[in-house]
Amino acid sequence: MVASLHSFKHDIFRALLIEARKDAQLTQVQLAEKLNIPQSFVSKYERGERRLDFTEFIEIADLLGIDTSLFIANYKIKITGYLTPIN
Amino acid sequence: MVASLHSFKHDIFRALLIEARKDAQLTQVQLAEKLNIPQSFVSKYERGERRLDFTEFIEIADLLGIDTSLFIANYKIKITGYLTPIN
DNA sequence: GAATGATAACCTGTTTTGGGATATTTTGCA
DNA sequence: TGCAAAATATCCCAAAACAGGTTATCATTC
Repeated sequence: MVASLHSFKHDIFRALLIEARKDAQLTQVQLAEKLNIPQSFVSKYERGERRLDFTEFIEIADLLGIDTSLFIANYKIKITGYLTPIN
Repeated sequence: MVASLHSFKHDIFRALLIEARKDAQLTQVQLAEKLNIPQSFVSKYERGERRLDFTEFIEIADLLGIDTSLFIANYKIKITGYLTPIN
């Protein structure tokens, strides 16, 4: 493990985040304002220049109206090709 | 936002992770072996010396048999005092 | 109370980050 | 089509976080 910034998994993760922001009809600037962070921060994590830890992800997910269960299910499907059992 | 390593949120997050590892009956060494990382890595993230990004969390959660939906629900409850609507 | 097991702390060179400023790209409309 | 405005990416670099093997400390058991 030890996530390398530019792994396949991160690519999937970032794509899902970008999609979620667009679904929420927010620009990076608008999202940044809601989060009280600079726009470059949003740009960075969307491009994989900076990682998001768990707590940050939850915070952003809430603001974007992301259903985390669904989000994670989609993430796992895209990662593995199928839905991982249990979780 | 911008998660400070030793925030209240991280404290909750780490406590849940430690609890999950113990529920899974694994020592840090055993978990580390499964993840192919040093024990000090596990120790670090459990003590908040190192953050876990989203992809790492999912990987660990899978190994620990964590139900991520439940985990996140618990996290949110402990963070806010109540369950956040939608997500 | 010694051995074993489990976790924390150390050390230090390397990598990541923060965020304001600036550049580049994209969009949309006259 | 041409351009202004909007949106996003890139720069910069000091400061902070990380990696991971090694060692120390704490806990458990007999």
